[in-house]
Order: sequence, then structure tokens, then C-alpha cells
Amino acid sequence: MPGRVTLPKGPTKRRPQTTARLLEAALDTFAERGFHGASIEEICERAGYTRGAFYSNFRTKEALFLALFDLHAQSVVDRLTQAVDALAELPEDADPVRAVLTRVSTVDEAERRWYLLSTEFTLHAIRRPEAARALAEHDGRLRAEVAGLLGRLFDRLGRRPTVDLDTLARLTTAVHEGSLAQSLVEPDRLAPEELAVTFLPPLFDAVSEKRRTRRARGSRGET
Amino acid sequence: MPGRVTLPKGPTKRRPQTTARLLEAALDTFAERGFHGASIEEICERAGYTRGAFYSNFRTKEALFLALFDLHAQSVVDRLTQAVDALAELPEDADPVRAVLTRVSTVDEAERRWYLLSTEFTLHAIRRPEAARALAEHDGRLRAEVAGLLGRLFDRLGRRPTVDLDTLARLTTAVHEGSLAQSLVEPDRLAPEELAVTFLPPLFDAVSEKRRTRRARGSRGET
DNA sequence: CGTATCGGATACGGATCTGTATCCGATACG
DNA sequence: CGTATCGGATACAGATCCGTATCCGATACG
Repeated sequence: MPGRVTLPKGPTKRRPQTTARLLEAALDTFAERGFHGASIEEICERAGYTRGAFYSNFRTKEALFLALFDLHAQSVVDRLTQAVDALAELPEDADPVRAVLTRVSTVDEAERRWYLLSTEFTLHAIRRPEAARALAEHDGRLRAEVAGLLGRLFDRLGRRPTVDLDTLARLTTAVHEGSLAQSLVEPDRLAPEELAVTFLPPLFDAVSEKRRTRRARGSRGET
Repeated sequence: MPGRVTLPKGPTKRRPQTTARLLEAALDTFAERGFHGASIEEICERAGYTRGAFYSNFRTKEALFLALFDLHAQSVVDRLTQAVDALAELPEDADPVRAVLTRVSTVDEAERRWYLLSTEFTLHAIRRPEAARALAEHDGRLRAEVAGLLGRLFDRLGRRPTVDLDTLARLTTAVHEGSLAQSLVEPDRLAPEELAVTFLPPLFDAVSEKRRTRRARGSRGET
């Protein structure tokens, strides 16, 4: 009884290639037309395949959508993790809050597409409790990451938060999403990082207190 | 040939009735299925008409969508205006911030539908610059209302804001929308007013200073 | 070199949906 | 009481789109 699970013998090399292209085309198309507005046909066309290829790789349009969401969700988490790591290597005198914010709130085309996609997924989830659970789970992971980042941030600032970090992460996310939306609607009226840069520092300050001068800095001990 | 513009003589009584029902059915349907997902046919069905009635009252599905948005957008402004007025009649010792917040962040079914609709409209606007202008204009009116409300709020608190009220209104909106989204995705994990109630008071405090005890309670504070 | 198998293309049936063009009943008005 | 006009229904033609069933070429492997 060897683990002969799913080891095909024929020509089994192109599959990931194809799925990848389909996913990419799907991202473009969903971003342009929205979930319902995007037809499977157009997605396949853009990817350079026919519908046969699609149904050979995904069961339904929704499955494709979920796969796409998972994929990019993961990339967001990664990006945030990088931000956390980068924080450690920041010069001691830099303003860590601003550093993180400007890093996080760049709005390139990818970010724009991702916003459209994830917002549409949120709408989808509000209507479908099952999808809502999946989304909540992902948001939870993301939020944990944000909370960790905030923890380190306070640490560096020599302050101790007086509120639940998870809840503060919720707020931060809300601000980020909300202001991203506004800056996408009025690209030349509102810089995407403006709200966060303006209000988060004083807020962070307001919901934390100066740490009783215990516990020295762990990682980098230079002045 | 004087200005005989649109003065029909025949049976001209039912029209507003019909449009109203169509609009209502459209709100339901858009909320359930989304813009693209909702078919004109279903909307008419729910309203108790056929497609003929629709095309007699609207030029296209998008026109219907716009009309619906305008209608409800206006109702939101009204609601906020009421909140401002109600503020004036609050007992002197009440916490005005909390009072306003709980009033604004009730999430009934109507609010839910409105969120779905306006968010979808936002997505639509991000893709269509023309729609974006319309949305920006409405958001502007709304924001002015919010800014006025904030102004009165600070006034009552005996504080003077140190930041631009318009920008602060942007932030408030962002928080409201963002946290509304989160509470709709996880209805039993996050109360819709929790983020606002938790963080806005300390933030408002942080971005304002105690007023130099001059100038009694007039009607409105200038810079 | 033959062949089993996999990836993807083609072909097809069926379901919607959209607009328009036309028709009918009801009402305001002379 | 007759009739012009309006509101809305019906009928129709065209356009997608979806999902499946089937077919074909290519490759890994014996």
C-alpha cells in the first residue's frame, strides 16, 4: 500500500503554468469588471486559453475567485511580515510609525486591483456566511500580524498600550481600508497615507502610556 | 410653440408610484445580488411589473442604480443633520460623543443594505471616473455635515481642534465605514460601534486642546 | 517505438438577459 | 360620451454565457 496518491504519469508539467496564467488573467478581469461582470470566457481569452482549460483547472468561477483571494491574501500577510522585519533594522533615530505607514500605504496598480478584489470579496462574504467565515479567518491572521507589528512599534516607542492590541489592529485596518477607498475615489485630493500619518501617531500615543523605565532594548543596544 | 416641455395630459398619476416601487425593489435586489448580479427582470418581478414598465421609467440599469444612490445618499445626509440638531437638545451633562456615535452606528437591515449598495457604488466609481466625480461630490456634502457635527462636538467639549476638521471628518468616515464592514463580516465578534466608541474619544482629545476659557457658548466657533 | 494518459480545444444544448417594437386598457378632457 | 394620450404588458430577435460531453495532440514510460 504505497502512497500512490496523485502521481499521474502522462504529461504533467503544464498544469501549474496554466492555472497561474488563468489566475493572473482573472485578477485583471475581476478588477476591471467585478466578479459578476467578469465572464469565464473573457478570463480564458485573456489568458490565451479556451473555456475547456478553465473547467479543467477550476470547478467554478467562485472557486477561481476564492483561489485568487487566498493567493493575494497570503501575499499581503507576507508583505506585512516583511514590514515587521524591516522594522528591526531601522536606524534607532527614525520614526518607526511613519516608516511603517509609508511602506504599507503605497498605492500602485497592484494595490488598486487588490483593493477592488478584496472589497468585492467582502461584499460577497457579507451575503454568504460560509464565505464570511473564510474571510474572517484570513482577516484574523492578518490582524494577528498587524497586532504583532503594533506591539513591536510600541516597544520601540518605549510605550505600553493601554488597549487591547487586537482591537487596535482592527481600528488600524479600518482606517487603512477606509482611507484607501477615499484616495482611490479622489486620487488627486487625498494622498493615501495622509489620514494614517496624520492621526495614527497621536492616537497611538493616546492609547498607550510611557513604560516604567524597565526592560532595556533587546536587539540593538547602541544609543 | 411656447415652453410646452413635459406636461402630459393623459392619465399621469401612477408614474411616481411605479418608479418608487421599482426603486424599492431595486434596493432589495441590488443588496442581495449586487449590481451585475441583479437582473432588470428580477427587479421588475419583485416590484410587480414587467420590463416594459422599467424601460418606460429608466433608461438603463445604471441609471436606476444612480437614482437609487442619490436617493439614499440624501437620506444619509438628512440623518446626520438630525444628529446635529439632536445634539443641541442633549442634557448638559451627557457625553455628546457617545451619544452621537450610538445614534449613528446602529446597524439595522436598512443600514446593511445601504452599506452594500454604497460600497458597490464606490467600486463602480473607482472604475468609472465620471461616477467617481458624482460620488466625490456627494461624499463632500456628507463630509461637510460631519465636519459641522465635529465642530459642535468640540464646542460642547470645551475644546478647540488642532487639525483640519475636514480631514478629521475624512478619518471619522473611514473608521465608520471600515468598522461597519468588519462588523458585518463578523456580526457576533464585533459590535458596530465598538471601534468608534473605543478610539474616537481619545483621538478627539489628542487632536484638540483645551480652549482658553474665553468665549462663551455661542452658536458656532470660528477658527 | 508504441501506447496510456493528461491537458486542453471544440462542439452543442440550454438557460438567461437585454432592448425594442408593438399592442391594449385606462383615464382626463373636450 | 368619444377620443387622444399615457402607462405598462407582450412578443420577438439577438447576444452572451454556462456546463458538459467529446475529441485530439503531446509526452512520459515501458
